[in-house]
Amino acid sequence: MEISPKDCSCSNCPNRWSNFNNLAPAELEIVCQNRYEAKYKPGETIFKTGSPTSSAIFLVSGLGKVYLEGIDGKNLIIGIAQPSMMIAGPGTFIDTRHHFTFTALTDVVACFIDLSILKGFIHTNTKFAEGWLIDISKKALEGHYRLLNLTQKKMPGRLAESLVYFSEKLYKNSEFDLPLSRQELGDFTNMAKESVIRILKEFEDDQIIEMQNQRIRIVDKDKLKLICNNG
Amino acid sequence: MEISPKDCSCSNCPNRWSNFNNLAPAELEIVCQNRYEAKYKPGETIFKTGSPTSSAIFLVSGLGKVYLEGIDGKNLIIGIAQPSMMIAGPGTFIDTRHHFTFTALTDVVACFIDLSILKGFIHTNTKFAEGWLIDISKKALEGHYRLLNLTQKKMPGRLAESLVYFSEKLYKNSEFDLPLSRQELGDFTNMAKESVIRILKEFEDDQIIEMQNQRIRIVDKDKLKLICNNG
DNA sequence: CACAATTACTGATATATATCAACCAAGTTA
DNA sequence: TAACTTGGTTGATATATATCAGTAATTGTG
Repeated sequence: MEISPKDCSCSNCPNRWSNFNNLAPAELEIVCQNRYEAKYKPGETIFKTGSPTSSAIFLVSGLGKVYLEGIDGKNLIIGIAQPSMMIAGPGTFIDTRHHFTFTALTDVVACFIDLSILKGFIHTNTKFAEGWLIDISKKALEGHYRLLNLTQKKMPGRLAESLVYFSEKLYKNSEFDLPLSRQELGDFTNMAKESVIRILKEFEDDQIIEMQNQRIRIVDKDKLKLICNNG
Repeated sequence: MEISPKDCSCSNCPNRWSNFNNLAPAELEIVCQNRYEAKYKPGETIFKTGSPTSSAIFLVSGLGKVYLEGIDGKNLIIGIAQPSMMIAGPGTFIDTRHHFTFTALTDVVACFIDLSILKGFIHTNTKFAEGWLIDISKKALEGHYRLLNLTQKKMPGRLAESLVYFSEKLYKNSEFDLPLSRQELGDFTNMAKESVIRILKEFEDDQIIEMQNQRIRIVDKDKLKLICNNG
């Protein structure tokens, strides 16, 4: 978990946070000069619930999982982190503590940027402040949608939603390797791992997906979306 | 639902949004001059999901419910609105559409303030912008807690949580009138109204609460909190 | 006040889903 | 290579919870 400065530039970064477009070149330069990279292997923790929020984190490459540590060690995955997202929880503006845990799902290169610098821009660049409000608002909106999914849909619907999410949002491909284990897929859809396995098998039997270990191919997207809706 | 200007002042309003403390007197005066009041009776809709967000809403008196309209007409109440809160959803910064429905639970006097004015202050008063970020962040944090509650606790735990919420947060009293019907209590805790009734009765039988229609008295708060934790 | 319309309540039943206890396959370590 | 671990899988069973079909109690209204 070595943290070391690196001299590539934020100004030509293809994965930079969209809100950085609101910064002036000089401001972006400040960000770039206060930037640190760290590498993680699958499963490694990037930060834990309760720890202090000193930096915002941006993935340069790889995927991470963001989850709440719940009751009796049962986790609830609230999101999959990918490059171009900012990972900094609500604690940033409240108690400077993390309110979720963030771990690597794949090999990850993460970029750390000091939060005091980013928070400082709120007072000097109002477009940036508004961009941050937009960013948080989008996450809140996704949260609403997710809350409805988890509380009002039955298991097949929740699982189908997550497959559609992986296919359309994360990989933009009808074929992909699941980034989550069966247990984690359960943590994501709020179901037991045994139920995940059984319902994935049902999808396979009904020729909605093909599956080989972590490899998934969505064969009948229409049927899958139908299950999303009434499930 | 008459909307009419009124000449009481925001500067001495006991229920004003805490973020208005960050405004200069002249700015607060602008707010005050662009303020409209409306009265609602219990059950009346203040705004609907999908409608345009033209104003932020602040309750002067009364209580409201904020809810998502879910599948098959099943609602999910995501919060109870009370004076001093700002009610303006994530749509404010995204698509200028409401993403939840807001209705009156009691007689309500609501204050409407034009969102373009409030959003304008983000660019002229950075403390105000930061205050808004803090406000949204607090709501996001509550959302996390709520998500865990709804997904990981069993019915008695969820119902106990809501009773503790009413007692400690909303009324600050061990005795109170439920602001929600049994059906709405179900919408709040994600359970069927019949289950709400049964479990309330269990609490009564176990002498944890006393109950007469909407009147609730919490007799054994320790036991109730115990149920919150392991339920 | 009487009537209608909600809302609250009750018991029987159905169902979704978790839990438990195995077993298997593949990779890892001794 | 054998023992171990880890994640995946399966079937049997338990349980939480919803649904349905009524009845009773409140509340609103002409």
